[in-house]
Formats: sequence, structure tokens, C-alpha cells
Amino acid sequence: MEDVAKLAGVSHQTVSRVLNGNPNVSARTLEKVQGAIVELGYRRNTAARSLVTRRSNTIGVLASEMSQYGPSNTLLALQQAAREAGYFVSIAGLDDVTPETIEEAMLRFMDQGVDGIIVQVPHSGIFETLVSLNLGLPVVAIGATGENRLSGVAIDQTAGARQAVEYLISLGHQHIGHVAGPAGWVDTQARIEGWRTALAQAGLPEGPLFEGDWSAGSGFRAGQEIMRDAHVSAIFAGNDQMALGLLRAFGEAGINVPGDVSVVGFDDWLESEFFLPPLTTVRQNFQELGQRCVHILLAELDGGARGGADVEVVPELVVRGTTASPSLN
Amino acid sequence: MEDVAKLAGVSHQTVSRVLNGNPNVSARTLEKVQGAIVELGYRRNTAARSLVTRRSNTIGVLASEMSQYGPSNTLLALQQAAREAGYFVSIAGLDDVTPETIEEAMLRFMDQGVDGIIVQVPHSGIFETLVSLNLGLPVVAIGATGENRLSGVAIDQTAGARQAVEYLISLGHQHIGHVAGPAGWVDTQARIEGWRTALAQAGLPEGPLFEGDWSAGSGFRAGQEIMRDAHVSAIFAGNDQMALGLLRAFGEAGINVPGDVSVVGFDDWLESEFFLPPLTTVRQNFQELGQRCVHILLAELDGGARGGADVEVVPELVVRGTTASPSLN
DNA sequence: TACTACGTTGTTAGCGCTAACATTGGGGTG
DNA sequence: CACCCCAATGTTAGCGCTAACAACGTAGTA
Repeated sequence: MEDVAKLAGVSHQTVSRVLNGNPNVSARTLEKVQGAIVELGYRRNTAARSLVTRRSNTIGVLASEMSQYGPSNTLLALQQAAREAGYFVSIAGLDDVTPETIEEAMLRFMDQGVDGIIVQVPHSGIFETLVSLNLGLPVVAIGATGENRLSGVAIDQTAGARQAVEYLISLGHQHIGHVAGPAGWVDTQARIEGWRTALAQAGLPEGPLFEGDWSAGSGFRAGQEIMRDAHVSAIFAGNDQMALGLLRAFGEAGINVPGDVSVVGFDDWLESEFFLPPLTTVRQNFQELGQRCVHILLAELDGGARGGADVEVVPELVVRGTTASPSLN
Repeated sequence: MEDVAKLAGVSHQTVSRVLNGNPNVSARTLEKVQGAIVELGYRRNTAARSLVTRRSNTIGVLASEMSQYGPSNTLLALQQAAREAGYFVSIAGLDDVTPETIEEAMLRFMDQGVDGIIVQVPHSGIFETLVSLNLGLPVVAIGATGENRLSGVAIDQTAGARQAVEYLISLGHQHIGHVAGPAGWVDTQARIEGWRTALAQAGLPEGPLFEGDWSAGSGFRAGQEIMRDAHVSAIFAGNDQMALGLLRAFGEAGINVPGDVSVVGFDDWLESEFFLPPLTTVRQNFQELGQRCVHILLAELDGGARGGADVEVVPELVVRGTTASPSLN
């Protein structure tokens, strides 16, 4: 920086002013300084800068299940949004989710000096852990809403599930089952709730509920159980992979989809459009989710306010080929 | 830090020594200082530290296709390995891969002051870009081997593909097709090469080659083409998703797998075990890949040596239900 | 006893930057 | 013409840490 100042014939402080966009710099010096910066290929030292400003321009992202479809897409979006805002992204992936591992990761973030943290851990009950840690840093939790000591951004999965089930009802289905995700996930809970609500509002009896683990294999097994035990004309699957398993189970047994049974998934992952038949599903806008997260976090960073900001992103039903009116027999 | 020193009754420098594991500290003071650190909940300031040491303890990971199976798993492993070594991980995801976007991301990493960079961009031709940027930083590129100005770690996909095809040959197949990934990916190229080599070594004619785009949809279309035009008893698919598409195409047409056609995939993704029948595929050890990457990078950081270190991780054939000897008719 | 050597601790300077204050000079006002 | 004001720039201090050196005391040696 001293070199740049010398070359431009000004003081290092003036260079700093140029770099920080300070308005009190004459057009002439501005030009000279910028010229010198380019000529020397000068780049500001982040460590020194953050030592004095107490800002690292880094946000920490705490994630689990990083290789799953939803989380990895959210992570991608998060990272894009952060970069656009001029922030670096530091990630910590959790192998297993316990209060201890969460705390450890958070302390690491504190050590690193991140400005704020985004938590992308879809397990129930982590929010208390987050609140109890009480780091003096803005935290935005994905999936957390209604927690007033924490800001949250969520895809309104209950609404998404409700949309899906309401659509099935509108087609004339009266016996609608649900293959849920594993217990302990916020997503699982929300989707079950949406399914229940839609049925209750339509005055329909609650259909059978199966528990899967998000994998196609568990969907397949649920499909076999359904064929053996249950009497349904439509099934709402907790995600597209399990829907794929269902499709496979039914296909193998000669049950026609959507002729005999309708199936709806959740996620709209890449392959769903290529299922046979193409899967009717609920699309989540991860892009928007990520952007909202980052924007809320940045607002807290600038404004100083803490917690309580909640945003819900509404998902969208994508009707494709696995849904039809129930057959009359 | 000054506070800790005061509480322990020593100088701040002694505290620093304790923190850095300097041996020249008496047991008594060591204990006192550690006590004071715990009591005050003191944590060292990273910015100040890296200002003087010129080390940020951060490694940058440049990634593209972050939401795909391979990349996201590698990223996960990378991050774990880095954390175990006490490093932070900063990520930059590329939307589109051009020399410009790569350069921009790299400059961002330089600004951030990362100690080293791992590149996880599976496109051909990016290595020249990396070399030409000539940042004075250790760079380890995943998928790059034989580049002597750059260190590389790769899964030996050629060997994996060869294993798969050799296995088909050992079953007695003589007409073996390949559904490749999109052009421009290192992986695509390597897998094609392995397939060709195995056929050539066995003295078999080169079977038909189809180009997909990694998606199940493209595999499905390739399957339809194959049924229409080609005469093969086995197909080696460039990844598991495309293998899934093939399975679907054949299943729909009443062609039995593995009775009429054998299919082998590549990746061993989560769902492959649940395909119908379960997919024979090639498993890549992303865990090891990630660890190797980080270790090579750290070795360069400590040793000062640059480039040239190459490691190949050998994948493993997983035989499941989609392969059998060719039928005799 | 006097000297050296070394283990232990303290002191000083400076990493590269920004905040706060000090200084300069040109234009408007009475 | 003297005054003040403010925009433009320079100067100084200090963020929290580590490296380098200085100082101290104790034990071993002659």
C-alpha cells in the first residue's frame, strides 16, 4: 500500500480512502491512485483489514447431509448469494448432529472470526442448541421460523404438502396415504402436517402413514407394504427418491401409475422429470432460499438487529404424469 | 491476551508461547496460563495472527457442479480432512466454467489470503488456465495427473472403466457398448478410454458409443437408440444415473436385465443399490480422494515444494444384479 | 569462588491496514 | 480585505499477535 501511495504521489491514507470509496477524494488523485493500483497489481491485505475493522467479510455455513439434493443445492445458492454480496463463505459439514458437534463447529467459526452464521441442519431440536450457545453473532437458521431469538428462513413445506394433497383431492381422491421421511427431521414433520391439514380441511379420513428414510429403497419397501395392507388411490411421498421407489414397486407389480394409483413427490430433483411417467412433485426454490438467507444475515450485520426475522418461501406444485383422477372401479 | 497474561502473572509473550506449544515454558507457568485461558474463555484472534504469520489456516476449494453426486461428496470429504488438519475451508462455486470465472475466483481466494487451493472442476482444459494464472500458491487439482507444474489427485477412472469392461468380457460378452458423459469432461474422456483399452486388449471390436449428459433422461434416450440400432449384449454406462435410464428403457420394452442385456454403471451412488435389479457399478472412494488432496496440499505448504505430486486412487468394481453371462441365442 | 551455558521469561518492534485527528489551501461571506 | 468554512490530504496511533532479541537466574564446570 505504501508503494502504491508513493507511485501515486500521495499518502497511504489517501490510497485507503480510494479503496474504501470515500467521497472526499478529488477526481485527479482518484485517477492517479487507481492507476497506481492497477500498475502494481496491488490487492489489499484482508487480515490487516479485518484486524482493525473487526469484520472478516466471511460468513460461516454450518451444514449437515451436505451431499443430499436439498442441502447441496441450498449450499450452492447460499454461496452464490454471498459472493455477489462480496462475502466469503466458510463451510463446516457435520457428520453427526449432536449439541457437542454443533458447539464445536460454532466455536471454530468464532475463532475464524466470521461475521455471521447460516445454519443448514434439517434436524429438529437444534434450534435450542443454537440459542443456548448464545454467541454474540447473527445467526440465520434454515428451517427455523417462529423462533424469536433466531432469524429463520424456510421453505413453507407444510404449504407445499398441502398443495400437493389438495390437488389430489381436487382430482377426486379420498384415500390418500403418505410416505414420510425419517423422524427427527423438520422437513418430515412439516410435510406430514401439511398432508394432515389438507385431509382434515376436506373432511377426509387420515390415510395410512409410512416411515421411510428418504431413500428410493425405503420408498420401494413402503410400496410393497402399501400393496399388501393399504387401500389408497393416491400417495404423497415425502421426497422424489421415495416416490421413485414407489413407482418401481408398483411397476413391478403391474399396478398402473397414474391409472390405478396416483403418486406425488416432493423436491423436484433433477431426475424426476425423467421418471416413467414423469413425476408430479413440489418444487422448492433453493435459489431464493439461499438468497433470502444471505440477505437477512447481511441486514442484521448492517442494522445490528438480532433475531426474529422470518421469511417463508412458498414452493410450487409441478403437475406431470403420475397423477390422475381415481379409477371408477 | 493481555488480560490472560495479567491473570496468570506473566507477559503476553509467554501466553503466546503456551498457545504455540513452545517447549521453553516451565510446567508451572504452563499450568497457570492454561488456567487463565480457560477462566477467561480466551480465544486467539485469527486476523492478528495471520497478519504476522502470513498464514490464514484456510484452504480455498474451487468447485463446479457442486450439487452433483461426485462433486458434492468430494467436497464433503475435503472439508472433513481439512478440518481434521486444523484448516478452515472457503468455497467458491462456479456457475459456468470459463478462464475468466476461474481467474476471478482465484483472485478472490488470493484476496482472502488462503494458504492453498484445491480445484474440483471436472472440465478438460482448465489445467492450462490454472497453470497460466501462476499464482504463487500451492494448487492441487482433482482430476489432473501428469501435469508437472501442478499437483493432482485423481480417481483412476480409466482403470475403473477397464475393470468394469474386463468383468463383462470375463462373463463372455463380445459386443459391449458405452453410454458416455458429455464431451468436455475429464471423467467422460477417462471412462471412454478405459472402455476402449479393455476391448482392444481382449481383441474385441469397439462397440457403439453414445453420448449422454449424465442424466437419467439421456440414459433413457440412449437405451431407446440402442434397442433400435445396436447389437450389443452389454452396456457400460458412464454413470449410475444414465444406467438407471437404460434400465428403465429396457424394462419398458420388455428386455430383461441381466438376462438379455448386462448393464454396468459408474459412481455407486446412494440409490444404485436399490435399482431393480441392483446395479453393478464402480465405486469411487471420495473419502480417500478428499483426504489425499488435503494431505498433498498440506505437504506442499510445509515443505515448500510445488507441483508434480500425483496420486491416483483406484476405484473398485461392485458386482450386483445387472450383470450376467450373455444368453446363448 | 568465578565463570559459562542454557533454560526461562520479558521487552521491543512491526505485520498492513483504518479511525481519528491535524493540517493545508481555495472560495464564499461580511 | 479579513474572516471562516470545508473539502482534500497528511500524520499519528493502534488493532492483537509473533519474531527477534535482551535480560535474568540457576546449575554445572574449572
